[in-house]
Amino acid sequence: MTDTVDTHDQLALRRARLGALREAGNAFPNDFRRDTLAADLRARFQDVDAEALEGDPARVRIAGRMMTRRVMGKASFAHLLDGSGERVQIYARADVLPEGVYEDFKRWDVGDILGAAGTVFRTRTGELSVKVDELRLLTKSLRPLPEKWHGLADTETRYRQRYLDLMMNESTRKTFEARARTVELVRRFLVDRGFLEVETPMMQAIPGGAVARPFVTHHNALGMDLYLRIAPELYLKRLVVGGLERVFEINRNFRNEGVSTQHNPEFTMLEFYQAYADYRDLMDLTEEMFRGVAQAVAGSPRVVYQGETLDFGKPFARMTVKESILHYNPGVKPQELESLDLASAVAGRLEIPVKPTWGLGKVQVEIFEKTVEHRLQDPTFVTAYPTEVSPLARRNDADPFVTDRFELFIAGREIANGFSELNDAEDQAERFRRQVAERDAGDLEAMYYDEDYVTALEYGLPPTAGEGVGIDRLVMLLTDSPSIRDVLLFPHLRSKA
RNA sequence: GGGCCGUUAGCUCAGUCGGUAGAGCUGCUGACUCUUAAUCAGUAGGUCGGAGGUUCGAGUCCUCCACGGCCCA
Repeated sequence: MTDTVDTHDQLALRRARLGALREAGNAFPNDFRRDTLAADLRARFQDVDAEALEGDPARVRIAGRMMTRRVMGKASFAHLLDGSGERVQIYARADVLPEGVYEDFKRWDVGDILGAAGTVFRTRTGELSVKVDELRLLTKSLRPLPEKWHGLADTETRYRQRYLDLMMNESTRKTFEARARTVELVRRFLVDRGFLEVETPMMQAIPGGAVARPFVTHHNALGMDLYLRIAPELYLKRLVVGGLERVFEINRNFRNEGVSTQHNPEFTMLEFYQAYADYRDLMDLTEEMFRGVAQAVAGSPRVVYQGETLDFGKPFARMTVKESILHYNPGVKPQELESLDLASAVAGRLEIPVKPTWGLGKVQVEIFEKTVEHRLQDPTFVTAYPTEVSPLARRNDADPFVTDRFELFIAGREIANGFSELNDAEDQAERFRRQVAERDAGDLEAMYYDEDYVTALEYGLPPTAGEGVGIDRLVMLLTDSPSIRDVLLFPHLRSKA
């Protein structure tokens, strides 16, 4: 067999070995059943000493990918990695296995998937192991694994071939387990409070609910363009109109924008809506939810992110947009934020290119984003966003220049955005008209007029508050991941030529 | 879109001043019945991301392109 194959070509050699397996019978059997995972084995026997194991031998059936292999003549050790994320060492001996099996084993490769059965014992150095008397090759691996000691380091390969990353890097597996746990906790938190989980359209005739550029697709039979949703917001509020007074959705949004360590074209958003509540209720709810999730996922309310400690345990700071600007810009006087001319002058000093279409509210928010946002480390609610930049939020009763809205910032990034909903259909219609005017003036991110949504509002949306939470960014914080790609199993990359 | 950095064996990485390609792991052959980065001996393995250019000579210098990373917009 090997003399007809280039032995330096590992792929060809393994293909030849697979060919021999095909000759010998079924090369891809699916009749082996296991009864124990590596983690179960550890949990069950970690406190049992060698003598006790010998006196009362336990039989186990395990299966997994062979990650290491040490052949020493007529005895060998190997580690099998299974779905529990842990490894079990197996001890194979020629005189314990059935005739010929040990010789077969010596022709198997690291990366192959094996099934093994035998008795649990401890080696001289104390490692829990299985002395196998049954050993089978279940799946031949044709490609060599990355290097056993350094593992897989190449970032591009880790993203493009995530399965290798998951196999070789335990921290990657842990990150995605933490992601799943985060989503699970958020879901349970909301369900426990009477929220109903729903699914709304991913393909929308009018992309609404956020300020962003959409992806366009086409429906052939209907002969119409559709947009991948940039947010589920307007559909969820239609459901509240319909009497589903507490709803949420955890699902993908799509935004046709740049790719960065903070942005992926598709990302996961939690949105939830609660009738008979306002934005302050949601700030309280969010604080409770984040505190609980941080404790459960990171193990502490104090989360270390990229060397900085983020404290989810203490009450989250709350300040208005204007207060935060004044706090972080001691040279700016309060009056300078009260007129378009003066605020534009401040923006100019900060080298913000002010566009002629901007009103005072937009200028304030630009100043905020440039000078405040990145400095908000510990969880901080920023409130009172200008109405101008909040086309779906309810105006503040005392100051209609701003809305009853907040954004939550952690580690300098926007993590959540919530507000008391605008439920005045006529005001909403007017806000849509202003958005359309901005779109006509060249702003590709401005909203479309959604007549059907206005109609829904005309039936009456109860006083409601709603919020969106960026799940990917939350998971980044909880797993100390510097890039959004580290918390997406298959992040967007250009296709290789 | 701009700047900087990277791309060399299956993997992890060296490669000096421009002088004809290196290591470890992996693989292959052999030895070895408690190893765990097993050990020991021997050995194979390269379109140096791609295309052009400069040069007697390019992994190395220049240009363009592709992909990736970080920062900025």
